[in-house]
Order: sequence, then structure tokens, then C-alpha cells
Amino acid sequence: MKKVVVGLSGGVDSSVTAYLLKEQGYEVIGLFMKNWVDDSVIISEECPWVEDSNDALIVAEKLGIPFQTVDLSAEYKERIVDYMFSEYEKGRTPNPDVLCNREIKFDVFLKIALQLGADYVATGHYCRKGTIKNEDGSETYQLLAGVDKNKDQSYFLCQLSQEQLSKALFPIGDLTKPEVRKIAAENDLITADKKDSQGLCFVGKVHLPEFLQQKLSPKKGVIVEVPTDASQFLVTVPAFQNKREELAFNAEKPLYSQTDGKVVGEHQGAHYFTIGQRKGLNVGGTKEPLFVIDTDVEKNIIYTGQGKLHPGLYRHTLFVTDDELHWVRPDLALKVDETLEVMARIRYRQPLQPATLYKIENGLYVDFKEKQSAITEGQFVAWYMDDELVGSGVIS
RNA sequence: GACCUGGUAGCUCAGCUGGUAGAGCAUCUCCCUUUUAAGGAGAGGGUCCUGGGUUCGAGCCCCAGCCAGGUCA
Repeated sequence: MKKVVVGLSGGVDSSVTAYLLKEQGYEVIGLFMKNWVDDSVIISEECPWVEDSNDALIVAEKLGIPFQTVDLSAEYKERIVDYMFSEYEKGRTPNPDVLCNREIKFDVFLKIALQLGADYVATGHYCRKGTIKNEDGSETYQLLAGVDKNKDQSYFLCQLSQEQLSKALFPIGDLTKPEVRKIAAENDLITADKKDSQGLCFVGKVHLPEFLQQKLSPKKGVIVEVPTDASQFLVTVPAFQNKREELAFNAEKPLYSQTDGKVVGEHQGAHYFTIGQRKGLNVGGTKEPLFVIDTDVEKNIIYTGQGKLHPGLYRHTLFVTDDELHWVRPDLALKVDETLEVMARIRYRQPLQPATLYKIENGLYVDFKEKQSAITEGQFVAWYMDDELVGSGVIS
């Protein structure tokens, strides 16, 4: 009998995951990860993980599976929280949940599971795993989108390796959320009607500015409004010698300086803001809302533009450096000068966008057919071929 | 110094021939969402510069003052 360790989070998805595996004849062990201990930055009234671990325990008892709690807060702090602070400090906007999957659930946690003698680790992600049999007898694993297009969470797993995927099971990937809830209800799992979790995984709903203020101290600076007809947006497109020049041109971010616009307000620290952000600027009096088009953490200036269609918000092309480029399918990795037509997204739940990948010596261009709004450094771009997520990278 | 224009929600402004005020932006809340955002739906918020006067009744009319911007000397 194959042994599986399920990450029970205390939610419906992982509850049903455990149930399904049991039904399928696996020997199932439930493991609750405690990843966060500092309650001071969590919004909710009560300490959420106590209740969650309780629910997880009740589900495990109901299913008659062994249950344990592991404290991974030290690792979580080291690999996720510190990374978040350092990214924000650099003016980038990290995605901790993608990292959490790569570093915690499918690394630290996976290793614990293997030590317990498990063959697999299962999670309640809405995604599927495919297996391709190679001629030499080896197997190649695929990360496939969940059947429930509304809940597809493959994006959060975009940094997984073949090695990690080989040990993973995603039993609910073939189901829709309503089906999962139905199964939970039919089997009297107390998590059946529990509200979906949101916010940082295993941390909960965090008030980000307050969270960041723990390490990144406030620093007053100015907010500049850059007009639609600023010189940056009026540059004539040069004649390109080759595609590579064109890509470099389209991937280039406009550089702003304070004199490109007028000072319209003051902020408490440019590193608290991200591109595309509208709320929190506290600047009124405009006809249309102001959106952040860029932040300069060195000079501590936030550049904004008026209206959702402001040219500063849109770009055709983005670049991923080689050391931040990841292929879930290494066998499909592009070599220098190769290209690939894909569908891509730059944030969770964004509808997939047609794009072309161009590999060059030191990285990869992702060239979108349509200009994309708020391409944000530090976030992950993930690209798909049909239902399969084949690679991803950090936007630089 | 004279003259002109304007002082209305946090901000930018609208307010018909007088009947006790509105829009956008901002803010807050909720919804959506296992990232950051975005998005959707609601809500709160005004001594209408001050003091007099006319009027049944004034943000709108009259007088005085204060403030801001401008024009002319």
C-alpha cells in the first residue's frame, strides 16, 4: 500500500483531498503545518491557526487517519518572510505563496513526509499532474491546470521541479469547488461549509503596510503625477535591425524623474507601494483615479498616472533573467535564439494571454500579443501550452 | 492704491430666473481572491469664508470685512 502524507490545512480542499486518497486505497497521514507564530500582524481577531489545526484534527479523526502537527515557522520565516522583506526593500513585489510551495510545502514539508516513509505528498490544490512515459522508461511529469477554471491554482505551483512533482498528488484537480464542497458535506467533514481561506497561505489575512512596517521603516517622500503626454510616451519607434532589438526596446521600462510631472502628494515610503496600485495614495482632486506607474525606492518617489489607460501602465514585453528562469518541463526549455508560442499570465487568475517566448544568452523575453497592464517586478510570469504550465520566471 | 474674478464635502469643481446642496477623485466598509494589485457593491462626510442686511425664505441679491489669484497704475 502506498503511503501519502496530506497537508491538512483545516480547510475543505485539503479535507476532501485526504478523504479521496483514503477512498483510493492509500495509507494516509494528515500533517498540519504551523508556519506563522506572530499574531501581531494578523487582522483576524483570534489566532487562526489554533482553530484551523483543530478542524484538521477533527477531519483526521473522522477519516480515521493519523494526525500530527509540525512547526515550520522557523523555516517559513527564513525562506519566505525574510525574502518578502528583502524584495519589498528593493522595490520589487514578491509572491510569497509561490515561494511557499517551492520552499515549504514541496521542500521542507516534503522531506518530513519522506522521512515518515511516505511515497507521496498531497495537497488541496486545484491542479492536476500528468505523466508522460519516455522511451527510456523514465517519466516526465506535467503540471496541468485544474478542471475548475475558476479555481485553477497551477500558477502557485509554477516553481515546482520535476523532482518535486514526482512526489506530488493533487486529488481534487479533477473536481470543481462545488463538487469538493458536496463531497465534504456528504461525508460529514466539518470543513464543508468553511469559508475559503485567503491572504497569505498559512499566515492569513495580513494588513500588508503594517506587516511591512515591522522591518521597513516609514520614510516620507513625494507622489508625482506623470501626464499622459510625457516625453517618455512620445518616443518614436525606431527602425529595428532585428527582433532582438525590438524586444529589448519593448521590454524597456520608462525612466521617470521628479521633473516629468508635478508633485501631487506625499507618501510614507515608496517600498510600501506596487505598480498598478490605486488605493492608499490618498491623493484626490483628479478627474480619474491615480495609479502607481512606477516606484523609485532609491529616491523614494512614487510615480503615478491618471486613469486605467495611462500609457505608463502598459508594456508589450517583459524579461526574465536566466537565474530566475524555471522550466517545470526542462525537456521543453528553449535554447538561445529559439522561440515558443505560449499562453501566459503575470498574476494569479489573470486570463491567459497569447505570448511568444524568445530565448537569448542571459535570459528570456516574454512578448505579449496585447500590451499588459501593470507588469510588476518580482511577480511571477507563468506560461502554458494548452492546459499545461511548462515554465515560469520572476519578472525583472 | 484702484479695479476684476473667486472663496461650496479631505481634494478638484458644479449648483438653473433666490426655496436650506451635488459630481468625480480621496477615505471607510463589504464582496471577489490562498501573492501584490486590480475589479464589483455600498457608506460616511459640508457653520456653502466671516459679520450684517433685504426677503415668508439666500450658497445664490445688497453692504462691510478677511483671504487667494489676476489686471491697471
